[in-house]
Amino acid sequence: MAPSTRARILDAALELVQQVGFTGTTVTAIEEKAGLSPGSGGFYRHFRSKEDVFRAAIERELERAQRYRREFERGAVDDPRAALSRRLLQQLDYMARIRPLINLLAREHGQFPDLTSRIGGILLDQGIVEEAGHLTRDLRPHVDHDDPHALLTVVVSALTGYHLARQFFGHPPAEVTPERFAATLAALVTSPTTGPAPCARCGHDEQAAAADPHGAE
Amino acid sequence: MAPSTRARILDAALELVQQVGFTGTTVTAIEEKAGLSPGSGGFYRHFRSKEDVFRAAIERELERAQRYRREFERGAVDDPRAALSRRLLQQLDYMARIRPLINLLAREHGQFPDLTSRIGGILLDQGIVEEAGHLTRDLRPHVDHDDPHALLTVVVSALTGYHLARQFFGHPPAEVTPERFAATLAALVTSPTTGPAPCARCGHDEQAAAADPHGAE
DNA sequence: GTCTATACCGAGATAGAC
DNA sequence: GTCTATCTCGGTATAGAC
Repeated sequence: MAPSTRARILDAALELVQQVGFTGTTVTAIEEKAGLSPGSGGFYRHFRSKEDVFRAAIERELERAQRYRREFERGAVDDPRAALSRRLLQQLDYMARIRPLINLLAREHGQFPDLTSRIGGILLDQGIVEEAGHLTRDLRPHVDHDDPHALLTVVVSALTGYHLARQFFGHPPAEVTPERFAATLAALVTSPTTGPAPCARCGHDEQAAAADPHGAE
Repeated sequence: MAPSTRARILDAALELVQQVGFTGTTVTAIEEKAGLSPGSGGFYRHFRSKEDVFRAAIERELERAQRYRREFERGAVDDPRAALSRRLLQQLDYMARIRPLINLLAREHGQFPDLTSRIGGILLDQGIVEEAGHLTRDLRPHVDHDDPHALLTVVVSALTGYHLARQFFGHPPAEVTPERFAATLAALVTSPTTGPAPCARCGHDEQAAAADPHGAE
């Protein structure tokens, strides 16, 4: 079925506002991109103002983002490092799909504080908090850390920074592919951070030894 | 000494363009903020156009950024993990000082491709490449990794993402302070990623054993 | 629902007095 | 070097015909 004029206007507005920002987007350009006669007020039969269509476009993207998130599949946790790597790639894919929201956040976060906190709330609360649960539940035995909140912040920051750097410059930093990036980050997270693991041959636990120098070992 | 009118115009333009973007900034507003009569063309005695002052402001920030980078002090590498943590905090501080450039990159990267690649070149080439040298030289014995480029990308992405999240939302993600963030990231990087370290008691090297199952060990 | 035509305003930029 | 005054253009939004 052909998209309605209203939907075409939303599409046009969303694309333009990402390219040239809110103030840089003109109603005339929206009309032209949506197949209406540029300069005619045809736009105003569907939206009351430019800010109106801007907010409507963001609401539509927020609903899409929540649908995407529900599609996340949780694979079996075989090798925890490989599972985490797959999970991180999924996260990068998710960020690519909600690119418009991230773009708008990066561009207009100073102009529309209410939308900023709304987007932030949905992305952070429903994304990060949920991910925190996953990390602590599924990877607990393999990922032992004394500050799980900070660990999660590092992971989320790395994903965010990698995504945005690609966005800004058009190519990944140092030309590192998403697969290499995810594998490296997963390897970091699934390694012991507070000391070496117990020895595979003799069972000596350096970490426990350091914590209890006069232990019964 | 009192700043010249030209400098005041540059200050005003830089601040406004970060708040409301290039198209959102009006020459009238720049004049008013710079202490000139708003609406008068006083601005045009100092710059030929709005784009002209925009580019001049960015050039000034780029020079400042290069000065900041030269001020980086390289402390003694005592404990490698603590040294890296200090270094990461320095990097966050640096990003805070070049905030205007990062803001403009996030905001106008689609509008001025030449400036985007110029800023990216200076920040990446002179920052990241230099940092790569530091990491591999000073931390080599303690940070052993099979893909140092990817490792550096993860570190830089994490710093970038943390900085930008603070910027966008006005507070750090999950309220994790820069100190906790740097300590956590440093701990991740200075841990073995490809396997446990040689055992402190019996000297068994699990990593070497895995690579050479029939070794002379 | 879409068009033509237009009112209105604000922004970029210039001319010329002081 | 800064001002007043002004030109011109483009953008938002509306009125009313079809």
